[in-house]
Amino acid sequence: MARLSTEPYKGTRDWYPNEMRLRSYIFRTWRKVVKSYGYEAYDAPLLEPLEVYAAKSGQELVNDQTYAFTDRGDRQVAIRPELTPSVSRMIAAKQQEIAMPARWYNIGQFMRYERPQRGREREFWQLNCDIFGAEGALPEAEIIGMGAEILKAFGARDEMFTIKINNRRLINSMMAHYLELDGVQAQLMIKLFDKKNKIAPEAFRDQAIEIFGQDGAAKGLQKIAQLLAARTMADLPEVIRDSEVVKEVQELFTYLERAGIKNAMFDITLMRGLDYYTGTVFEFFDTHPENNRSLFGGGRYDGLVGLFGAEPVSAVGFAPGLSMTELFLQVHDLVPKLGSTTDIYMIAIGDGLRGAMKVAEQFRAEGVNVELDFTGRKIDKQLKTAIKKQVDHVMFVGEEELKSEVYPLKNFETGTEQKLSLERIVSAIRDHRAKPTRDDEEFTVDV
RNA sequence: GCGGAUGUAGCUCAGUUGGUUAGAGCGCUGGUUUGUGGCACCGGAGGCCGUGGGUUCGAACCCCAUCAUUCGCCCCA
Repeated sequence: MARLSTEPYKGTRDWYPNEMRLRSYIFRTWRKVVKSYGYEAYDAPLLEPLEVYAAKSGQELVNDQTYAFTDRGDRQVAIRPELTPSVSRMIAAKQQEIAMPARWYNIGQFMRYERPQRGREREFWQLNCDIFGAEGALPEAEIIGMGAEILKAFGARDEMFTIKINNRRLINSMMAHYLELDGVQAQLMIKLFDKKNKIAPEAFRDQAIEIFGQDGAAKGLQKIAQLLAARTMADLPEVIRDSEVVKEVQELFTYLERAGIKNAMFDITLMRGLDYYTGTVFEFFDTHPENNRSLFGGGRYDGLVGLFGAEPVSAVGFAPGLSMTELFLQVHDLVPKLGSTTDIYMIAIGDGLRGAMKVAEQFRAEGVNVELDFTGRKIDKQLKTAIKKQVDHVMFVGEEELKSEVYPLKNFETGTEQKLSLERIVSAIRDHRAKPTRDDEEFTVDV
């Protein structure tokens, strides 16, 4: 029989304890920030009826990029490729009894059948954070502000990222009234704007001409040039500037300024491909030259909850991903040293094993995590094991210690060793734990 | 779905006018007289060179196919 491969399934990763430490650190940092704004955890099923996604995202996307199958009851289901439809369904189902505005978050796992590449995998994790039932620019400012707070909680500084902001209604108005495009042309132009930074200026111009058609091309290009030159709202052509939407955008920027956010800018070319956005759209970009890409984005989507036959409920949300966050932390050198969840690696010496087991129990009763090495190997081997596991403290228990009830506690970080009583060791461990780099949360369990 | 790059030890890689038992560093493991790691020294294990064909007296090396990884395009909920 052929040997089985040890490689994980395409587009997925194995999470060894070492990798889990970084993931846990990212999750708990997300959690800490959103909880501080009053967001509460929720969760949804891993599987949804396929049509939930089809209704929202279009048939092609669903066919090509979901893990879909027919269950034994002949139902078409899909592994969730995103959470927005699920949470919209949940809100719609109980909208009468949910306290609005509802601030909800989830950290979850998703799958999309895609070609893996840098920062994109088939199996991925992301934070979903939404506020339902709140109109106007305040919830938008809150969500964008939280995005910035999250990056700062990882140690990012303002110059490491920028926030681009645009508004869907402004885009529509621009396409229809300023550029004077019909529906089909507008769709094409939105796509073109969306990839403007990815293609050569000549290619952009040629494709724009194609959309305008021969007659309107010259005038159209001139108008686009004027749009692209706009750095603030004031630079926009009058037709657009006078619209009601502009006031909303300006209001949002005012709130952001008050919140101390300095790196937000208006960008008329920011599109966010999705159809369901109805107002503000935004996207966070990494400024690092080696990772010059979108980190995450979001916006207002007021129509989705209404798809489930309920009254429309306004919604603003965003979704940072794990992989992108990892890349961001790596290129900016923001990954902290992360140790084990184990507090003490206990080494039994001589005939001390039986006693060590008892002592370990005493520590555990105090909430200290103790791993007992019962192998009876030489001391240096046991020490090496402790180091390899990245446990910060090692403790020796032999007959002498059991008699005196004073144990040598070695701290690998400082290289020091002290003889301490059980109580003193417990308090030393508690002090040590207060450090933020310690991995103290497991997996995705959300409490 | 399309294009480029790369597959040699656990990891990072060396290894050409195709020639006998395939190498290094790190890691792993045993020891330097068993109550203290990181250093040093001495030993050891571990590879049918991604896989399958072909060319050749002879292939890690050349050719074809295939799979995988990776970067990009499309797409990105």
